[in-house]
Amino acid sequence: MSAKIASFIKEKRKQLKLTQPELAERAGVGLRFVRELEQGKQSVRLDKVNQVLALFGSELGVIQKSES
Amino acid sequence: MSAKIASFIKEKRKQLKLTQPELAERAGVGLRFVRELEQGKQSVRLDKVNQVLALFGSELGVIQKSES
DNA sequence: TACATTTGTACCCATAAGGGTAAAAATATG
DNA sequence: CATATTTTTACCCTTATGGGTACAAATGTA
Repeated sequence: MSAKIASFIKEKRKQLKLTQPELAERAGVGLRFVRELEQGKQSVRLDKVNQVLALFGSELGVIQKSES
Repeated sequence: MSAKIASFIKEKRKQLKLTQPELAERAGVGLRFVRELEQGKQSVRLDKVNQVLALFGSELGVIQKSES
């Protein structure tokens, strides 16, 4: 599950010593979005997630579970 | 950019010899969603993307660009 | 303990995502 | 070539994302 994205973002944000409002501003997204994202809301928009991840030099990609 | 997700899905779908309507039905999403997804629309919902990827035994995850 | 800071929840509202469907365009097949 | 199949585009509509904001809850610190 991509709920991992939530914790990843929260962790990265704290690594950079940013508050949610600061992250929201820098990423160019709303504060509410950041909060919902870190709380694991699944029905968020892909582009917004990428906007936030871009701040960390990361991006969203497809991960294989087992299938070859 | 996660535009790669688009081509990934299209490729995987063809590997399984599925049409877009078939994929949509199996994934439990709308046909239009599948189409927009394969066309690289960025503002799609994360949960829907995962619904489709689940069919391939895949999931969305965070990819590191360079940052360690 | 009291206080400050950060995070979570709840509200209104505009915009658009996504479902359905139908028709046009593109692609595959004989 | 003609024909069948698949994909794309465009229209309707309902729902809810995401922005702003304010307040409550949680967390950290002295």
